[in-house]
Amino acid sequence: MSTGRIIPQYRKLYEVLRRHIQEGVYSEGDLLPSENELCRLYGMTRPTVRQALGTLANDGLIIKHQGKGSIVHNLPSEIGILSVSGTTSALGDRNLRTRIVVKPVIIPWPDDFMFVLSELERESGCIYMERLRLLDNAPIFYDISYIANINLPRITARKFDDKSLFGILRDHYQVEIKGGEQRIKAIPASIKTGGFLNLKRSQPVLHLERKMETNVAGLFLYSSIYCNTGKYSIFGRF
Amino acid sequence: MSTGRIIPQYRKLYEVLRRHIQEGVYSEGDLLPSENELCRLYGMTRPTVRQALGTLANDGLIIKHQGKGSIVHNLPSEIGILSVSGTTSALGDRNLRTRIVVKPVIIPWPDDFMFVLSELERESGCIYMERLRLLDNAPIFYDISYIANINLPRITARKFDDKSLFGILRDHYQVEIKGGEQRIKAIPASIKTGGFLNLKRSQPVLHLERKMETNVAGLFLYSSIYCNTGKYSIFGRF
DNA sequence: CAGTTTAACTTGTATTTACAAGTGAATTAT
DNA sequence: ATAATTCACTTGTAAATACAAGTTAAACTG
Repeated sequence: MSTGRIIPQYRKLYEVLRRHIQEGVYSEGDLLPSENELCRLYGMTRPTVRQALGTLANDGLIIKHQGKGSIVHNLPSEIGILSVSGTTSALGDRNLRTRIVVKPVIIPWPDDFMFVLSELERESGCIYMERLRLLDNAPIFYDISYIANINLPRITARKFDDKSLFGILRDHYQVEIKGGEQRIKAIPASIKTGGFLNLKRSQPVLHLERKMETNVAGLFLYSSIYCNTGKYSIFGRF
Repeated sequence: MSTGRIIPQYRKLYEVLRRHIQEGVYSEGDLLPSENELCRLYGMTRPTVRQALGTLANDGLIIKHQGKGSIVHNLPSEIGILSVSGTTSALGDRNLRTRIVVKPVIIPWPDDFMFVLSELERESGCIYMERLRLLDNAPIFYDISYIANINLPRITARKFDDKSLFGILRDHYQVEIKGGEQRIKAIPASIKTGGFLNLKRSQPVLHLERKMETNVAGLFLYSSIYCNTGKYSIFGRF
């Protein structure tokens, strides 16, 4: 009954290269080792290496050029799965903080929930939490998360201090985000959201409603995110 | 010197299936023929078929399930490369109109352009146009486009009435969008944008700055898009 | 020396083969 | 009848191989 997860080779190489890129072993504009070199280095065949590189290219972490090689294209810092692109230059991961506004609690789902829920989800109840993400001590995201309470024992007891929700789900429950969909709107700040984001009433706020798919069938993560985009933009690839 | 484009097999299959899905040959929730069936039908081997299906899955047009098959997942209507998710139900492509505000003209690039330009782009000058997209006669997008004037003869002379810019680029110049990046913000409506979008001054507007990559090396399309998201949301997958 | 050709790289496409692993229905045993 | 098992099907991973096509720099030619 153990999950006994065996991780495919191409996935391992993907993780290694991804870490290398994000930790600066390769930096913006560098050429990655060629596919054949990677084959030798990691003892795989080219199709396997290509699968890893394809995934990286898909993430926008490299750009492949026929006849030339794979060029590293480092993306802006990410918060959760959101990328932020600053008007101010340096945006290391250093001055980034998370404040828990409402600790994880189990509640019934709201009646007018923003997405359609399955029977199983609705029965299972909902893990609810609110967080505030700060960059340079300025509040940027006010994030309300909803997760169906499916096979996540003791999650409400965990410390979320500065660890990301995604990190905990990955490390303790082997849940990984595979993708998702989102709706984006510009709305006026309400008293509540304006308060959290240091915005006057009716100033523009970016509102995201997202549904994230995971490797666990039937398990989705939902968030409603309010962003102060006065100083930073949301950055994305498509 | 002719382009002599030969289209790879996997690409052909991708186009066929994509068209079938979008034209409703397969509809939401249907199972696609299995990989082996597609091999037989189109005379390809499984890796080739898998490459086509992988691309479709990437576009979010199908969802693959190990042991089960590939399930069609039709996406909301698209305007340009933007998807719109309506609060009102039906959002066929019928009540969708484009109004040219400023016909394509060639101008020098703005000094404070939102993206970094290459030498070649800056030398080539810039094809500029402004369009307004209406849904149900309500203005939704106010779209300012910039394209480097590289190998696009006579483009300013073409009629853009209701044909999409992307359609013209594809059909007449073999330019295809491969991907891109964007920055998203919520800003208050200016007098100009508010005027186009039927919004009072300082009401929230969604602002997208996007750079789109094409199959032509060095050719990018840029747009600055202002959206009235009062009634519709921008929809996207990630 | 300038221009061209060649050669040695790179990634792109494609075939063939094999087995692993998830799904669901038919079959079998209880 | 019901539960468990088997089986036929699906997609996932992986290897070995081949040639096409784009890029770059070295070598060659005039």
